[in-house]
Amino acid sequence: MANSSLSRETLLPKLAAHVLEHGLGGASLRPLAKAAGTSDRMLIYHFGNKEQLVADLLEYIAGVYSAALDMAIGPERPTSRQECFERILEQGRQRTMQRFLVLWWEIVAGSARGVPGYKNAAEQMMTNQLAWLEGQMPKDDPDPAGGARYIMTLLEGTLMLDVVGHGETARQGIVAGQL
Amino acid sequence: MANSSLSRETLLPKLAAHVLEHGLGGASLRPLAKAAGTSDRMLIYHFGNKEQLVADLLEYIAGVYSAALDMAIGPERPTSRQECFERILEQGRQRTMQRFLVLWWEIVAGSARGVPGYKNAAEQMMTNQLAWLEGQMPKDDPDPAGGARYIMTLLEGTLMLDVVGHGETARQGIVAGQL
DNA sequence: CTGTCTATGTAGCGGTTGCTACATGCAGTG
DNA sequence: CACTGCATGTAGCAACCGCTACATAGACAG
Repeated sequence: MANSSLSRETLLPKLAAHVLEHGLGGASLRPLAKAAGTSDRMLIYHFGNKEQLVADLLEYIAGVYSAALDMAIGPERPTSRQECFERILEQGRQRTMQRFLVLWWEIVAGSARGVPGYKNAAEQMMTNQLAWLEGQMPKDDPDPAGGARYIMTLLEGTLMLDVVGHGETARQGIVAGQL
Repeated sequence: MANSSLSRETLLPKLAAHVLEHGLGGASLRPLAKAAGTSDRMLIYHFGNKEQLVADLLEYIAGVYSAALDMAIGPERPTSRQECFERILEQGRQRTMQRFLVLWWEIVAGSARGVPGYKNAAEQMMTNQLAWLEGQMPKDDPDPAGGARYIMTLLEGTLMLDVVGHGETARQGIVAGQL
């Protein structure tokens, strides 16, 4: 079991970094391999084929995303749903999260199109985010589970509108809906 | 100006049909041309290059989408925001709209990634949808503009969660948020 | 030492990509 | 008729795609 210096496990972080930078769908073996310091020949050797590589990569990225969320838990909890919503939204605008978001929309698109592996990864990431969000809800919230789901729905809608240049539309909507 | 049988205008509907079926990013000239009854040679001839073809296609599809929305205006207006939301959501689950939705997520992803032309098309489609939605608001709504934006944010969040297998999450969120 | 297995490099295959060079027919114009 | 310009077919190019065949070097077992 003592693997050499280049195994699936040592390859995945570098592959993930490349994919976060350049996208998942357009990634082809040769650039991917170059980014990981190996050859396309070895990627196929380690992962079997490209589809399996993408599946493993998605699973790995989902794990990284969860870990990032875990680390993002601040000590103080928000005191209202409104504050909770805004705090998370602001966090999503940070540069490190932006790269995740760009990839996220690609995963959503693949999920909708039925590309193998995408929907599972998306669902897992969403489930983790939901659990994390529940832990972020105000302590005195009467219905943390429902509130988290409500905030998540608004949050994802806002992020999507943001991407297509309608961030202001979402902001006005949140005001009108009084969260 | 009397064009022959195959011009940009006559080509675009067939190209759009193919793209709605098979996706936009993965579409390459030869299958596209075959679907439109011509050759890759002629697609380049008419559109200049592929990037321009995609841009024109996106613009055309945005127009078709708007027209579809216009036709979807029923005679009766909903009597509450809740009913408005649910009626539109139900409409989005119809088969014809599903193909639009799959393409929509691809456009959102391209928009996030910065692919040329995608963001403009997405913004235009969203603007049209917003205007349409305002016209769908209950007559006695105290703030139709704000309400439409609120519903749209919830709607897009719900559609996204739907795609990644978390439709139930959104549904529970809407209940908890009391719309 | 000899065989076996794993990891890796080199080279290339058949296919697809966007795009182009070239020839040609056909419509209109003088 | 000759000329011009648009529309189109045929053929192909260089680059890239995922993937594979083959050789080989090293580690380890007997």
